[in-house]
Amino acid sequence: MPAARPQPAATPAAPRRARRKEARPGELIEAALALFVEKGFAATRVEEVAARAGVSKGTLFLYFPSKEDLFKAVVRENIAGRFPEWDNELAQFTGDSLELVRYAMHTWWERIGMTPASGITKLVMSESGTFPEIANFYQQEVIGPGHALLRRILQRGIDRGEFRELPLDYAVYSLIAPMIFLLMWKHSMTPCCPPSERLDPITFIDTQVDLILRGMLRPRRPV
Amino acid sequence: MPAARPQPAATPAAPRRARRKEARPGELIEAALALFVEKGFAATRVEEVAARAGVSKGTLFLYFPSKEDLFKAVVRENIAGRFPEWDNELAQFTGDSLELVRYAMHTWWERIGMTPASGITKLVMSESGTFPEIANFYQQEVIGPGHALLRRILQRGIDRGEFRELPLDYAVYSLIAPMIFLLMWKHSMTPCCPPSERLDPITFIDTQVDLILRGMLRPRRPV
Amino acid sequence: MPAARPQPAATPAAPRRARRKEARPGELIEAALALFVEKGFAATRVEEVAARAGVSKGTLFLYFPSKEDLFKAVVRENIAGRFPEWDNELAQFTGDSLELVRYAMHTWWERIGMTPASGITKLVMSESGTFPEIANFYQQEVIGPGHALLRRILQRGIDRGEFRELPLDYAVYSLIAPMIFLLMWKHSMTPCCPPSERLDPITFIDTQVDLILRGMLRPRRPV
Amino acid sequence: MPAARPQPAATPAAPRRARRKEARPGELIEAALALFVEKGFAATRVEEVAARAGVSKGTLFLYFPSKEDLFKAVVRENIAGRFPEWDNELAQFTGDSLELVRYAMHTWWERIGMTPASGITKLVMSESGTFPEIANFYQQEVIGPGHALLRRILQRGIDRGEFRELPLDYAVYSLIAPMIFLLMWKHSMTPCCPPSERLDPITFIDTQVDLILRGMLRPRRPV
DNA sequence: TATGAATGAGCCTTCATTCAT
DNA sequence: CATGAATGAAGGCTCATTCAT
Repeated sequence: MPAARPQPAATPAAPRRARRKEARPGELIEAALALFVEKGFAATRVEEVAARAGVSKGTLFLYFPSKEDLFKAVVRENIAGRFPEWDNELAQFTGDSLELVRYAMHTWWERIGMTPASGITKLVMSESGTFPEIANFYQQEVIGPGHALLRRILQRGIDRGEFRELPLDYAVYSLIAPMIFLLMWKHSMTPCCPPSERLDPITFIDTQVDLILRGMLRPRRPV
Repeated sequence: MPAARPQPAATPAAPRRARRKEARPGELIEAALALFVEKGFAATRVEEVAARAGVSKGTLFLYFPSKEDLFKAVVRENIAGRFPEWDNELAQFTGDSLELVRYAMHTWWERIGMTPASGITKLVMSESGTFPEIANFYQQEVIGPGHALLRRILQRGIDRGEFRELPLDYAVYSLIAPMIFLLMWKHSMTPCCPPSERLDPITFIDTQVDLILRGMLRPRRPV
Repeated sequence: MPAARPQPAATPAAPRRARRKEARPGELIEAALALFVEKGFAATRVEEVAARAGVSKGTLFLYFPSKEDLFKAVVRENIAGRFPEWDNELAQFTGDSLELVRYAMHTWWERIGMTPASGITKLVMSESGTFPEIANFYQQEVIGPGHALLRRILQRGIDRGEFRELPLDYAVYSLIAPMIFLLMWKHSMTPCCPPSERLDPITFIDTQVDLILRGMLRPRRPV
Repeated sequence: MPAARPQPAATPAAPRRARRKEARPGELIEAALALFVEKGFAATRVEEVAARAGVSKGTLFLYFPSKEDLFKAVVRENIAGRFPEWDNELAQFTGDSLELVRYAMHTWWERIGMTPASGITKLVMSESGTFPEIANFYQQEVIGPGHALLRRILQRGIDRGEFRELPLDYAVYSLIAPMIFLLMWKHSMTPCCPPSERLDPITFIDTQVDLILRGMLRPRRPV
């Protein structure tokens, strides 16, 4: 059987020149995310992105004025505007703060870490030299809000007497560091690791959180 | 990897002019490392590398058949295993294992983290998509031995009753993660961070090690 | 050339909406003339023309099969011979031939030179390399009749003993040259001239005509 | 006989990759002048220019950072720096001012008007809309000095009592206008004129100069 | 008829690589 | 060995033109 070729007239949809103004940007961003993450920004050709989104090169430029703007849109689309949702969710959490931290980390993994969106962070860090502007943007749109969110969680634990007094800034980095590491590791080293030695994300997160929480807990005084 | 490396101290420093030819590849690699780290592989022009090394574009190609080969040489040259030296050093350590861990982390920072050598890690992770074989190589030459070294340290702590029983693999990642994070952060986000908000490496390492150690300690039983 | 031109004044101005369809080509040509003159043929985008005419890009192609055809229509439409009218007007002139020449030049300025119609001459000359057939067309439709008209004026002066015997062909060019120069100057150099140094068209024409007439006059013999 | 093909090894010179750094810019400018004049700026491809100069596309960009800069260089090279020579030449003229004017105009024709350099003026005027910057440059580098030069000639004639008192600015335009006209005419209309009707430049210049001079002469008072 | 989303050929420009000197 | 002028393949982007709605 020869390689798959576009069927003559089987499938009902997919006309050549469909007019789908609403759907295009999202499809292009999705395609760009995948390719940027896979090959890096510079090594990805806009024509590839367009092809993957099922449109022509020209169409891409109908929606994004330049390759760099496409990149920015990818970052924006996949991160911005999700913090309000998360802030809200965490504000309503009623359990103890240890549970809250665990919940936050697992949630992050499910919604970002294990999705293609996780590639963005790798992308931004990898290309930060070439696009300082984007690193800057990321800093403000993602790092800042993320930091604030985690800080609020930790403060809650301190206020409720669950955590000891912590130097907040660095405690926040304690939570961020393993997640960033996990991302970088997953996108960089995992593909060339023998499967047996691969880092299991869930286990890693559990281990990290346990370790960190253990270190943050208010010491029980002996009777 | 036989590429020239700064000789120990044998010949009494030949006159600059004469030494030149010998030193060329090293100078090119050094220049390339700096630029690749700063701007990424694709965004660095070979001409820049040559200029920074004080030679012409043509000369670069006299020593490295292609830009890719230059890249590989950069990684190979800078990864050169210093593990035997470290293994030895740590084997002779006589203090308690908490001190040993602290010592190891600070030493790593002084000898790798804060030097330009830290750039190759960033480089390898950033370009792993484009150069899978390099990531593979790095995995075997650096990750593996590093892992083993840390594992030995932790085992020592357990054996001496200083640490509780730990899932070694993941405990090792607990130590690696913040260091990798620190590297990436330093090379990617720091330049576009307002100085006031910058992560201080020493403080970060101290905080992390404290946290981790606290979590790894064998629980003191109350009297 | 049957393309729509502003009708004399027959129908009592149909409502704007209804008139639209009829008027489209004319509006497009008008917009194109302005833009072609201002920016040149190649640098003008059809979308700009359409926008200026208040229609969409697609509509333009409904009336003109290509950008080149639009260009040709612009020239054809604006060249529309008004020579019969002028021939007639000048034939009825009763004053002396000096006055006639002055009158002709000023009239030309008022009806062509200072109006947007002056742009086509610039256009034709500028784009003659790209559109030789247009230059040819212009030659026959405008240059020829214009030449003939001026020649008749000069001949009248000679016949009436007002002008000396002149090499007619070149005397005609003497009258054409400053007008063409004025056009090109106005459209090309004026925008980037400090206002204080700008050529005043009326003064220029007066000066030129005086000079030329002075040179063409039959020398008065001293008493 | 098939179309000419590069001979195997006949002619002695013309190696494939000749290194002729000194000669390149001039050759490229010459090629560009010819093509820009022939086809206009936009319609000329840099690759054509390079090919005509006998080099590859890349080489062109070795000497000129962009197509526009090449254009500027063409203008600069063909006009700038020739005024001092002319100024000097005219300052040493000893004949009467009528002769001087005639001499100036014929000289201009021989050194500019009939050479490819004459195309530049057409080019600048045609593309002034697209490159206001160049029109501006031309205004300052060419129009200004040219104006001053002609003004000096006329002033000389007035000072020596050969010309009557003239409004200098407009008298200068009287001399410029026919030359500019001649240029535009030659480059735009001549190619599509039947040879029999073509304007002969020398005759035209003579006629014009005669006419103008006649108009500028101090009137002889009858005895 | 009118619209404007979609197309894709074409062009400027970059830069790794080659090679005559 | 070293140089740097020359090369040419590759890619971002534009815009005249098409066509589904």
